Amino acid sequence: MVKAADRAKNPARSSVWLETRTSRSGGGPAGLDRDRIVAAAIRMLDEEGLAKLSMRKLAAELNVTAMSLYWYVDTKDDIIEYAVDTVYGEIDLAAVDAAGDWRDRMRVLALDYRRMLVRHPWMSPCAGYYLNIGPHAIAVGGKIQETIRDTGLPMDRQPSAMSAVFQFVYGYGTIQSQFESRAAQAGMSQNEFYGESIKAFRDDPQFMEALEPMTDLLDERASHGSVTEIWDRDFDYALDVLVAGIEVMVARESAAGTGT
Amino acid sequence: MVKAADRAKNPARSSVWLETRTSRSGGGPAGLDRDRIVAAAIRMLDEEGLAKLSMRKLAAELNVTAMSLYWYVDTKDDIIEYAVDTVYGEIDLAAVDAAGDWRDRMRVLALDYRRMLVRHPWMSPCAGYYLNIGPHAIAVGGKIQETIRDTGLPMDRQPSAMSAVFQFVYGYGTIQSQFESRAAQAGMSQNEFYGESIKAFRDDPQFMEALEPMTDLLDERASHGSVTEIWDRDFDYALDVLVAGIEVMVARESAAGTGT
DNA sequence: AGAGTCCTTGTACGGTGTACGAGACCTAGT
DNA sequence: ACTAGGTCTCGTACACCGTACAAGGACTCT
Repeated sequence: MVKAADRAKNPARSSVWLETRTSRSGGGPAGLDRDRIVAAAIRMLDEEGLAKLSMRKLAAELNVTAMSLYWYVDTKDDIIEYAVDTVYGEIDLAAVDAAGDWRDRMRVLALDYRRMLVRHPWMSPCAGYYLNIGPHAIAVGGKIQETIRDTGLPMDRQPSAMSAVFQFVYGYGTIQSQFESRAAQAGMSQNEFYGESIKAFRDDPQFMEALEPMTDLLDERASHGSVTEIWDRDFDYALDVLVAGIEVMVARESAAGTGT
Repeated sequence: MVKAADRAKNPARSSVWLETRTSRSGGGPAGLDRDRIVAAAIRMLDEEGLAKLSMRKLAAELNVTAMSLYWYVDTKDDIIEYAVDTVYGEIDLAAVDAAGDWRDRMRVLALDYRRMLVRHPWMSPCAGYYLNIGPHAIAVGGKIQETIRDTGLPMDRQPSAMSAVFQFVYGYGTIQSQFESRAAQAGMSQNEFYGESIKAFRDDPQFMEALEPMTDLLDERASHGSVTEIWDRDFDYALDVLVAGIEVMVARESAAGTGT
């Protein structure tokens, strides 16, 4: 029989989800449970960040020794992979179905996806690192696919359009959550942090050279409202661009299909 | 006077680039040098990945003790931040200028950016984690901005369009490099790895349910050519979508500008 | 009472980033 | 020539990390 530890040591093992899963539900004295472990991990990740999470601290949070966790999980990485998938589950897929046409549904999904990434700043690096093939991530993927299908694009173009939209959302969510958590870490409001960054740039001639064409814009933005509003407004407009682009491509494909 | 170590310990310190930099060029017996350290770090990161890089191993590579590195650098994180910026420097900005209109320039830049991310699989998580405000990253940002400016979009819309394009490139590069390095780690070709993943899905009823609408497509793709070609083709088409979207928005904005 | 299964723990190993202080070298000033 | 100070390297040490291993407690079944 292959032991759990051996499986985990296999360098070709790409994901927890590609293993035959054992439930190991917790009838033990500590009332432990993989769900409870993952939930605690998520809480700690949200509060302290990815770098600060350790098995010992996580165990302490659950009033247990570090090694107890290994009964439910093969490695620390597995906990994080479970956490990632659990957080994918926070995206409200029912709300997507409730929305109108594909444009609305895509918007609702994109907004909720981004909100999720920003709410959990550790998610972006993790989601970029692991194969996201847990049940919740797959469900989100399926919903994205469903949404794109209704655009009317030919099937072999749909994955490409999916990428255009949701890789953008991922990238955007990444830098936004990055920015926000840096600001929080520095103990500043987002507006303050933005202002300080601009000021630091302005003092450095090297930056000014490369960014010269941008400075007017940066100033204008700094004085123009809260940073949060700018994030929202830019995101919205980018989605407009994507919707418009898809519409054009649909028209083109159908024109090509009918022989011009 | 503020010592280097104290600066590094400051929790509000957001980036190496926001500090007054001391050059510390290496006239020492070991011929060390910050550039040499960073170059070695990049080589090791490319070969072994982010998780395997340690100060001791990096130092050994340079025939030096771990602590020697700290003369040139405050923390390990700083080395990585320098490495990230150095790799941004690999993007060929001159080639962008040589290309034709904004569509071509945007394409050239996007392709090279993606190539860079795929060539250095550790880049995506790192670029997502650090503020990318080193000189090379800023230069790339400036070039992106220059490119987008020529679309004719009003200035306050340009950052949004920049996001749409280059956050997409970042996201796309992230999953592609992720996929490729997983395949390599598993000792398979990309086609083999793709096939194995599909097979694993097919054996799991839970996956099949969520992905049911996609399976035909996945099969079609698996039989349709090399995975590498698919990556390229999808990326290209997504850029088409983005270009088309920007063109539409330009037309709309100018229509609105002239009062319809 | 004994055996077996499930869960938790203590201990220990080899690794990590890096603080601190002691040197080795070189260069400048007297 | 001799010293002083700056520049660079190293050895040691600390606290912490992920986790292998084996021993134990609790509970169930026979």
